[in-house]
Amino acid sequence: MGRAREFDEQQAIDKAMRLFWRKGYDAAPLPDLLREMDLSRSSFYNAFGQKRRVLAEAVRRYMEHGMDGVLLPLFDPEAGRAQIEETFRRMVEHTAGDKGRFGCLVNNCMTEVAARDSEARKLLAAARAQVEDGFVRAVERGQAQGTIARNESPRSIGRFLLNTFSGLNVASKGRPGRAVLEDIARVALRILD
Amino acid sequence: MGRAREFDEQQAIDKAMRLFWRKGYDAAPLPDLLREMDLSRSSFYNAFGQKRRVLAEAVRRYMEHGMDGVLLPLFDPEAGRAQIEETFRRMVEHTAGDKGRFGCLVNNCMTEVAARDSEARKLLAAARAQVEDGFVRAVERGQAQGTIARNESPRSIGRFLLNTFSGLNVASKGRPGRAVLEDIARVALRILD
DNA sequence: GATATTTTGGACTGGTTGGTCCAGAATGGA
DNA sequence: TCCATTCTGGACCAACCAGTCCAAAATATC
Repeated sequence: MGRAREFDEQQAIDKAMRLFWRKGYDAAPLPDLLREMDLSRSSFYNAFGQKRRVLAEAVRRYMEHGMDGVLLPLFDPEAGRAQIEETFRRMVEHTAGDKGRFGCLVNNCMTEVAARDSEARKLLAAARAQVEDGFVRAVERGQAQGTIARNESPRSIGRFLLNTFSGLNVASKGRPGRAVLEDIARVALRILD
Repeated sequence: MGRAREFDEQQAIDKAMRLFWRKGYDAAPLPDLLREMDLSRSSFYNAFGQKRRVLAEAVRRYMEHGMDGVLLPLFDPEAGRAQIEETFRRMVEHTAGDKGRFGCLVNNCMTEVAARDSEARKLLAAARAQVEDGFVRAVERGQAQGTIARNESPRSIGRFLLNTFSGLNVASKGRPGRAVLEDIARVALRILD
């Protein structure tokens, strides 16, 4: 009943996600967002209601895509030590490349909007928890397989690895060389030995 | 020669620093900034020229104060392993407390403005380098004294510790319990063993 | 006390912000 | 074919943005 939508909602969210990723939330004003999503103001507000909700959808989408593939090894149901290492390798690769200059959408937004928007904070904290839990499960498997040292709990190591991840994201903003990022990841991963 | 200034410039910068720290750069609009600094628009532009320059001055001030005292042990000329540990203890203390909810001004701004403002990026990268160098020197002393393991170069460990620092800053945005932050710091500091 | 110099308050600017509104176009179901 | 329903383009809004400008006030120097 009624006129059919002329755009694909998921596709529009995907484009919004990329813009927020590149520019941040405040630095992506509505006109830019509309141009990027190829939507009229009316269609935008008709479909999403407000800008904040698009960010929420964008974050959801971002996690679905496993942070542009970086986290895919980690979310492998069989993930262990090798997948943790591969995840960090991809993270460094991504961060050192052109797209990586923008860092991680979740960590960026956490810094930018979490302080003033408690709803966004919860959403972003949940996304981070998802990654942390991925690390924890991988550590559990690694410890069971004997490839990861048992002198720290999986949760402690998982927290620590997520923390290293976030740190790398901040570091990437200063445009360090790939060698620097590799060095940080290498030292951090020694916790697994 | 002419009328004397009615405000103290350093004091005004100090107030601006606290506002940027609490709210971020974009989220601290000029009217708020003027109210906080207790300055008229004219006095503000007469003294500083533009908003960006106040951020630069604020960052300088922030580093002078050693990140509200957190970094003071690290910048001790005799700093070694004990001072590194004390710095992290203070960082966790600060982050878990009320003021710490705002995180680190430098890391916050790095995430927010570095991507679009190359001048700010250099300034913030320099501030981070200052902290990294502090860690490096402390590690050098610790290794010389035999209190820090020698299987990694001081630079590698310094980079890693700064990275952990940045990660803790991001983590703090999600309002984790103190125990979580302590756990992350504890695991990270094992690199010194 | 006169004057040159600086600071100050506040009005003003052009541009941008997120969000609303409505008339008209399109389309599904009957 | 008609109508109810939905979507769309674009005008419109008040609020806000960083930054400019100028006349008036204040004060150091002479």
